[in-house]
Amino acid sequence: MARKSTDRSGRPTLVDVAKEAGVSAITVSRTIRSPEIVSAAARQKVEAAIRKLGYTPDPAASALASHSTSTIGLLVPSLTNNVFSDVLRGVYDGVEGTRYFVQIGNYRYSALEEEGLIRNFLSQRPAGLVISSMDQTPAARALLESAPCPVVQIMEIADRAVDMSVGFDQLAAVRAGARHLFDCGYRRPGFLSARMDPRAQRRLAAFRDFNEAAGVLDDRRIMTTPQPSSVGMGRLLMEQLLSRAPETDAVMCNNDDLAVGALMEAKRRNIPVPSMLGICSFNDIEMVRQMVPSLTAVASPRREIGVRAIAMLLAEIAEPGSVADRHVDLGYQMIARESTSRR
Amino acid sequence: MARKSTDRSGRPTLVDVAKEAGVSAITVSRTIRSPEIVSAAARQKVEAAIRKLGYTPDPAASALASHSTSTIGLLVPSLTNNVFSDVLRGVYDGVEGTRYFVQIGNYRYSALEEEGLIRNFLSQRPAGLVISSMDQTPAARALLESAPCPVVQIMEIADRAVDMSVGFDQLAAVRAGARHLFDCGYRRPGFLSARMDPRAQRRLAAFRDFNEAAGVLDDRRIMTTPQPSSVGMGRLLMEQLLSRAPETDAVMCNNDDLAVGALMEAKRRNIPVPSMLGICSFNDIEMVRQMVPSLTAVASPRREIGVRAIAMLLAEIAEPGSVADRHVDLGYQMIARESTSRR
DNA sequence: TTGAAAGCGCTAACAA
DNA sequence: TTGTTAGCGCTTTCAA
Repeated sequence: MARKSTDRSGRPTLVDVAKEAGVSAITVSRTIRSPEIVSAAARQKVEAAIRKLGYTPDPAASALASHSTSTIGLLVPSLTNNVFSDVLRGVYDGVEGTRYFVQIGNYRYSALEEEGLIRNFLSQRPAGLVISSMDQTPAARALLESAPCPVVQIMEIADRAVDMSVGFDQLAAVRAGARHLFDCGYRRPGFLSARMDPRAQRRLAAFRDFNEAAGVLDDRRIMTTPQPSSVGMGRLLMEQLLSRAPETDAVMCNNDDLAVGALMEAKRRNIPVPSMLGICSFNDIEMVRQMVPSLTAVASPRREIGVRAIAMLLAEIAEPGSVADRHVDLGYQMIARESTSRR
Repeated sequence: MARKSTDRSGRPTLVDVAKEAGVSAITVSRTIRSPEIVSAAARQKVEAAIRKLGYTPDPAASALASHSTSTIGLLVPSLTNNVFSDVLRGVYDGVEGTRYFVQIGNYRYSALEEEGLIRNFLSQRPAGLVISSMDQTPAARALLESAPCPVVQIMEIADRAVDMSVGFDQLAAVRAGARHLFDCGYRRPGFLSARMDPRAQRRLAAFRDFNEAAGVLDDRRIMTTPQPSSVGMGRLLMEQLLSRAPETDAVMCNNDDLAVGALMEAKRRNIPVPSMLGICSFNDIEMVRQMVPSLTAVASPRREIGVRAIAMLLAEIAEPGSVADRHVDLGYQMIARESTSRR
């Protein structure tokens, strides 16, 4: 008997705090969650007791009783991709100082794994979900549509978002890059892309469309691979491109890694950039502008996407339906640097 | 009344499954957690019922009743640092397919924030903890020492680890780099380091010790900054180094970003690498070997550290005290490439 | 503004 | 091998 409260693991409970403060357990609970509805006198007694006992709430008990946790689930397709490490940073900056935690799920560019992770997250009663794709399986979409928590889809702007979304117009961004190459006078542009997930496919399509309209499309200059993106892959694709289409005078790279690789391969072959070869990158991680020559890039607002996604989620958690702008376009930037400045 | 089970959110509970299968709740619980101790007949009925109802266990209830979760806490000092993104990848590869989840805490190179995160994680009854540093506050150390779960400290090998550790000998690794520069004939080596956390300080000390013994130390050639590491910072430090000590004929960089930056700065100034300037990097992320010229580096087993840390944790969770090698040295590799090959 | 009672959905401990 | 009983530590009613 008497194995009530302060016994197991010596950790104090709400009841211990209540006894110490001479109030009921629920008053302690309220003092923690919404201090404003508790009288100042009670609050002070409770706060003193909490401090004295070193009380920390048990999130499991809270989750069980309230049917919700402080966990925000974040689904990303990859952990190695630099793009997502910036988004991640934004997300963590966004939850900093709040009572929320982020749990990352990596679905490795597999829609099926993504579906499993969504199911899994949902069973944990998350406070909210951030999802990096628009291309779920029908089952996954159905799960999200009936999710008991807010959901933000990130990276793209799209009408097909389930609940909220924040990103930028990926296709317009690619077109801006293609147009930039054209405007710089390059007339035999190529395209390099790894990891051909649906988003990469769409970007390639946008590149083709623009160049076709401009009368400079040649599919021989489009080099892709399903393998992951890396600097080494950029070198390899560049090498293949140049052997297949030696006339190529510019490349649009679907990713910063590839662009750096393309630059290195050009350097190895003593092909002068930008005079003989123009290079335009996509995303614009820090290293890109430090290259010599510095690389022109279409910059994506990766960190901001993360920060904003969390802000939207938190607002919606605090007051469901309160977020007015449910689909936010953060824009992109065309940043011209040395790698395309022929004039 | 009758608001028992399948009502709130329509989600089925253990009791629903038990009724459907015609067994007791605890039998369902056992079927899920340790199927081998349940009769085949019961197991099949339960499994069918689970499938029929689409039952998913509630982790909060489980955590409350059992006093432990499936969460593995991972504390990292930074999310931008490439080094940790590889460790992260290893960690996620390690938990892949297990019932465990990873929750990342970013303490931003602050021992105080780290202490707060440890406290926070511990209040969530984690299954295990992975910590990226050896330099906790005394309070944080005390928390870890009395943690009710296994703890693995990663990156370094050190006798002062609280419970288990996996990493490599950081000081020997730096000495290997310094020796390599010396062996290549460089006699006026410099050192570049950003983010002077305790680990970076120790590596710098190792560099000084080696060069002092070799008779080639000059503190004017040591350039450091408390700011974060980046390619741009590498360029800046290199620039400062060259203007302060123009005689410098080699640099050991405390981080891959810095080494790439140093290479770019050399390129901009038309300083030939490796003939006039040798460069040795530390960690060896993919991009390093794709540079032109390729960069010599001391390679750290980052992904392996993550994988191994999880393996040790899981083994220890499954059977406390079962991990025999509690302090694992995964070694480093000195990889000579073009950036130091003068001969 | 405060409290009492009744669970949330699961598992530990014991008994059969 | 299976079941019964009694909570885990909190929050949700509802009442005062």
